[in-house]
Amino acid sequence: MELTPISERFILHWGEMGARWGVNRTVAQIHALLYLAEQPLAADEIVETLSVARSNVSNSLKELLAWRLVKVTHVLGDRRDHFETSKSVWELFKLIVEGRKQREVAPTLSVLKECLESPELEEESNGARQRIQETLDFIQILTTWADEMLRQDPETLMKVLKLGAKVRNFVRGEPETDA
Amino acid sequence: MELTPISERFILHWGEMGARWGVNRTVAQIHALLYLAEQPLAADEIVETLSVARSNVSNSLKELLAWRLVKVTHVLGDRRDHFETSKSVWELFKLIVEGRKQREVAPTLSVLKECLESPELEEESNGARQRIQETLDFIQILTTWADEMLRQDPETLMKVLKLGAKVRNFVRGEPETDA
DNA sequence: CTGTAATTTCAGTAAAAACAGAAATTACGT
DNA sequence: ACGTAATTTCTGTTTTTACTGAAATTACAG
Repeated sequence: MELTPISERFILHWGEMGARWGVNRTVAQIHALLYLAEQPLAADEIVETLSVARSNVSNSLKELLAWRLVKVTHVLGDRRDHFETSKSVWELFKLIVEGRKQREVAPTLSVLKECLESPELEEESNGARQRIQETLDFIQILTTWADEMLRQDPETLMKVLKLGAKVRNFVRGEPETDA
Repeated sequence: MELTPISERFILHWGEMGARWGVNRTVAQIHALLYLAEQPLAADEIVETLSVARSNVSNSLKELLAWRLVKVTHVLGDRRDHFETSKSVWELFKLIVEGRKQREVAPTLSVLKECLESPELEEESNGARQRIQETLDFIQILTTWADEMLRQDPETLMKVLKLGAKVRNFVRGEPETDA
């Protein structure tokens, strides 16, 4: 499988971006490849296309499966596993947010709650105590809101985003404008 | 400067989280420390408290300054620079999103646009072309919306988030409920 | 059941990032 | 202008993460 120039560009950039957000580069590259691919790909095809070791592909796919970003499928007459990802950015975005919530946000909430419940909290200044509390409140509000939003189907979500300006005016009690 | 148990817990966890989101661990720790601190701190105090090299603190502070998360202040009778961060989570969140937008999202938009304008796009399948386009659209909508939201002051923002459910109903044309 | 294809696990290697400590520079007080 | 405090820059080391290739395991066809 030879990559076209644009696909290569896309995949390489996606890998870079993944790295900056704490995602392994090849994991991100493989996901980008599957996203652009027209058919599900076998692990060996990924190896060939991206020039990485078979074991690397195996582990990366395992990670993508854990994130539920990738699914295993089968092709008639081919014994090998094939892998595919959703072609909907919205769907993918949801899955990523959901994963991050479970892996990173949830533990943070636990830690903050433990901090605030600990008897050792007495030793902290009022200011520090308040800021820990506010951090907890903030994250909770944000995740509750994210849950709400991501429960929606893509079309609704799209509308919500596009209506950003109107929402602002609505909340502030100002007349709606289209500026 | 000796850390209290809770502060230490908070700072260490913040460092871990930073790492998972692509932020250097000590950078995140220093920011957490300044966030909890009651007064601006000098670099040497940070060195002592976190047990890291002076040069490490210097570079980390430079990075935090670049993100505009930290400001330099001065204390009467002390020649050294002192550093402080906003005590408002909302404010901090804004700054982080803004920074990410400039550093990561903007370059991605450039790449995607270049891909879609390139003559080599002809070589791509229709499906791939469409998905690149949809990716661009998605990121653009999301950032436009984020710009809108983050322009608001904290109170307004808070209300918007808390009204998530109502917004949904509003958009879908359903009667408002408090469920 | 036997042989082969497919996949995973594991151990070692390579690459990258983080960090410390010394040296150099800058800023400041006298 | 000189000396010292403060900060930054630079170089080498350590640590961590990513990755490869071989070995082991599993799944499957005949």
